[in-house]
Amino acid sequence: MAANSRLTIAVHALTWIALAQRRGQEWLTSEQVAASVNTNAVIIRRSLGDLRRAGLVEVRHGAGAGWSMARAPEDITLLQVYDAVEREPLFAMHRTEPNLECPIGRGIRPVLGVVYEQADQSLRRELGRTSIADVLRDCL
Amino acid sequence: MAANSRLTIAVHALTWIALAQRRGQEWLTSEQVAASVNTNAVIIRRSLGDLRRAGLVEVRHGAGAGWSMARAPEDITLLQVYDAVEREPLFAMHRTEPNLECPIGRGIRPVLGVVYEQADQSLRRELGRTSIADVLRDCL
DNA sequence: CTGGATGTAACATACATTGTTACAGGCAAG
DNA sequence: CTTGCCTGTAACAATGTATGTTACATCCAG
Repeated sequence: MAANSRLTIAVHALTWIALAQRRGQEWLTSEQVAASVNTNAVIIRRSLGDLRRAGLVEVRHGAGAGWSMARAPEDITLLQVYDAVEREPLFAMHRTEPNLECPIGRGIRPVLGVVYEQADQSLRRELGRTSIADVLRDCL
Repeated sequence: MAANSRLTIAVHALTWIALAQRRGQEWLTSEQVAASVNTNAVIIRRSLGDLRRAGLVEVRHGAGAGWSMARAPEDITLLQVYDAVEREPLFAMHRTEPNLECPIGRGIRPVLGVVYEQADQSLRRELGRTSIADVLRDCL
């Protein structure tokens, strides 16, 4: 797969906002977050936009604008972040429909669907075990 | 992620070869496999080539050439297939090094590395539970 | 030898990811 | 109610990956 870094970017941004807030800085701009992640501010706005739609962060407009946690870092798991930023499934099926004349071509998609579903759930269970607060603690 | 279908294609090919052998056809050409998967024969040769390097199938050249299982379908798990065909990790780190002046920028990569490793292992455990024989049985 | 099939290079196409610039729109502060 | 800063998003470029396709050298059972 062309592994992407969305989860990494989003978790980094969240953890940095959590640390800043603990230090008394309530609102961070996308520029400030981008400086820590070392990327373009638009990338951060896109990522935090996903997190906002998932209810994990809040945004404030106008002068003194910026981003803030919508929940305590203890109450945000990497699974929630994953769901917020990731669209594609882990494994894709055939791009073209397999040959339905063949028993395997007919049967394989539902069979693999079940296996992929179990694999996905076990991955998600694992991501659900770690919170942003855990990441922040281990970073320091 | 740009989810790819390599695991799907490889499992389909293997399962089809396993069924053909059960029906008495020892060697299958890439054309014959491609006909069931409904793709180009070169795609199949590339996929089966990966499986051959992993010791899961055998190839025969010359006249009457083709592919055959190197082990019983019961002894090939989807995890082995996954390892044979998949190169990229599940989650990528930052493409550019994060800002090391920032505590999060310094600490986040090893922390995420551990989390991603656990997620990967739990995914692999799940894939290890299903064999090609299981897939074949459920296809019929 | 010969014919059929593999192994692989080379190339085309489509699409995802990331980065970049530009700009309309929102809003707190004065 | 204007000003200035920042968000939200479109548009585009650059790069990389996945898949498909053609072509051809190589291999080997018969």
